[in-house]
Amino acid sequence: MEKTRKVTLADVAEIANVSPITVSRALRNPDKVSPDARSRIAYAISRLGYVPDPAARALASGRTDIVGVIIPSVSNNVFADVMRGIYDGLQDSPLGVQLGTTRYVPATEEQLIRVFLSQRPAGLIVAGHDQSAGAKTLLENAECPVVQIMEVGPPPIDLAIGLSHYRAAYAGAQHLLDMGYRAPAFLGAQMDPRSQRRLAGFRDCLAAAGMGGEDPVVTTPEPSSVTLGGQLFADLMGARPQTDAVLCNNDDLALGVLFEAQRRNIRVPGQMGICGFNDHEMMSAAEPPLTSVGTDRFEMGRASIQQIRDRLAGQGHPRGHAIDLGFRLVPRASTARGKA
Amino acid sequence: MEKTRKVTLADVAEIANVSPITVSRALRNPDKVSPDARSRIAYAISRLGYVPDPAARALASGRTDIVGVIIPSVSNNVFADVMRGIYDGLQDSPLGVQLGTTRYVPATEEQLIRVFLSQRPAGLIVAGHDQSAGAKTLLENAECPVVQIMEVGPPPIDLAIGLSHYRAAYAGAQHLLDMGYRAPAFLGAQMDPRSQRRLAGFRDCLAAAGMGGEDPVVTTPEPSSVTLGGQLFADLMGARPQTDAVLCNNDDLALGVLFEAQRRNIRVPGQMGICGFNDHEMMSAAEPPLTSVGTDRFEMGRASIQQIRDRLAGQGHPRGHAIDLGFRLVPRASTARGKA
DNA sequence: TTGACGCATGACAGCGCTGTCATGCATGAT
DNA sequence: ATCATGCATGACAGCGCTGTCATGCGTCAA
Repeated sequence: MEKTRKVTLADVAEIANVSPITVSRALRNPDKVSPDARSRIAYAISRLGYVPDPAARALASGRTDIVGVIIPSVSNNVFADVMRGIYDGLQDSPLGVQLGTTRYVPATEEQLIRVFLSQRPAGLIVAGHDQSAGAKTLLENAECPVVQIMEVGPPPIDLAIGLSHYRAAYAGAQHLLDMGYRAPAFLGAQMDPRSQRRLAGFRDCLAAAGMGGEDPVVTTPEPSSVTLGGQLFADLMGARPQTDAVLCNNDDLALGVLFEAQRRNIRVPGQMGICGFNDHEMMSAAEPPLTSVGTDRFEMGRASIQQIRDRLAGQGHPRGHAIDLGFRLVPRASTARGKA
Repeated sequence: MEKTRKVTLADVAEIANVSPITVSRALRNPDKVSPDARSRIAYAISRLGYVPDPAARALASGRTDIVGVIIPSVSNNVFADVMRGIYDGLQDSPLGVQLGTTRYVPATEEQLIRVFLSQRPAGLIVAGHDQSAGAKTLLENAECPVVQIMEVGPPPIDLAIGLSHYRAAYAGAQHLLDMGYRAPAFLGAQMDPRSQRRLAGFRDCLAAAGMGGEDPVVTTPEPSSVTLGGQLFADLMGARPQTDAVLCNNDDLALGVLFEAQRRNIRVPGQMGICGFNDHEMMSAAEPPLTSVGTDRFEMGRASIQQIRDRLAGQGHPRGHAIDLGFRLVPRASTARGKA
């Protein structure tokens, strides 16, 4: 009962009556091999159940078909949508994904980038543009496409796909003011750099409206959740009872606010306006439906892979190109004060 | 400006004044190298910024440090929790993850298993136990630990970690009956094999209670969502108005039911009991708080990695071992009829 | 007919690392 | 003093594949 030896290119070549190199070519550049040889090779491959060894290929060619994806955390459901987009974009491509999580620690991110780059990936996708100086240098010198997702703003290292979180939150805050709310507050969890910029957008909008005096903001570094939304809202109402609207850093916070408002018999939108962020599917299904600032997380993932595929095909955008996917304010009943 | 050549083991060896093989050993079995040599090597590595080439290592040793994870879809938020557990379990280990999605297509799953196995992974984690015959054969002959997660039931191929979805749903249905509901229904989306077994548990519970006549079930193959929960509930109430409770295949469906009930002024739990499945964090935060059959997705992921790590360390459970993580019924206001 | 050219194919070496076996040296028992 | 033992280290070959260059053959213009 000895171990079945691995099926190699050479085995296929022997059956197909060609040299190993021709089999290799048939796999990668079929048009450089005669149709006759190609069909014999195809037969041999299926008969033997041959699967190429990616390690050997990587070692010999100095490249892999792996795209490295570096995100802060898999718990954050924003990234779940992004990953969905990534896997969608991967359809019908030979590429695979290797995922790394930084846990919001810059040193971990830098180390992860170093490790991923040492594998000569086909591309690298990193979240945000707040990498450490060392990480930035590594990415600048990378020999593969690098896509910074989630956010656009400063000139990208290579490519960037995202939106301005500052502008999106500004628009959310402006919407609350436009609907007649006079004492809006900001609730934030998981205050990563993008959340910080959302907060800045909120603050600047209020300041522009001449409401810059106090700072009606309740935040926590804890990960966002529905439960936390309720708690933050309770804290807020304790500290600032006159609040008549909340801009939430995240949709699940907004949902938690809605439930807590129901518990306290606070009418939404009459006494309290609620606006979320991201426009997750559940927002339109809630009762009342919840206003949100919509972002296209799926497209961020899908497009980032597409950029990498385009680049590998010798096309695609040049270095320095940023794609702003924008945002869309989706007003719903939760901020329609008149209807209260 | 020529490309900086890759830093190799040999470069480190030269600086440290030892042979390449000793550096290799220092990296993998530090205790087999003298402390003196070890410290010289450590210095050389940090000075050169050396990172081992995993492809070369894989080719030479015939093993990789990659754990293959094969799940149906990344959109399903159940798997998001599992992935979180997996990454948690990976902490302080040299292992990495390669994720593949089957999109619920058995042939894709088999192909994915074949490809992953060809990379000689450190372990393989697959969702469920409904693999095709071909896939099963591949897994049985795999030379690495194989963990089937999500479900326990039939004897595992190697190891299994999960729960009985049949029993969990049976318990949920029984709870509805125990609380005095007399016309419970089942709502299901994304009817994968686990959902089918939950449905079977629901049906058998009703049959055991002498209510097996009709079949109050509304399902759809579409992915689960809050919106869909509302729609399925609307369909259900149209077709079977006497329904007084619903067992939902998934928590987001249950949330959708709650909102739809609110829209229709149906009192929960008085006129309608609602029970979800998985006990996602939001269930306790809802108003009223929603009953659910809790499962430990995080632990499934964490423990599956731990099993693989134990095996690699020469310990761990023997082949054929299954770990039933069970479930816990979490009764909340949404099924507390008396309080209505 | 001849030579230049393009196409399909092949030979060779080597990617960076590790498994296996061999070697040199200090130690302690005889 | 001699030899077996154990430890730290090293030499060698090769994992499976691909980059580079070379080869053989048929085709076409002159």
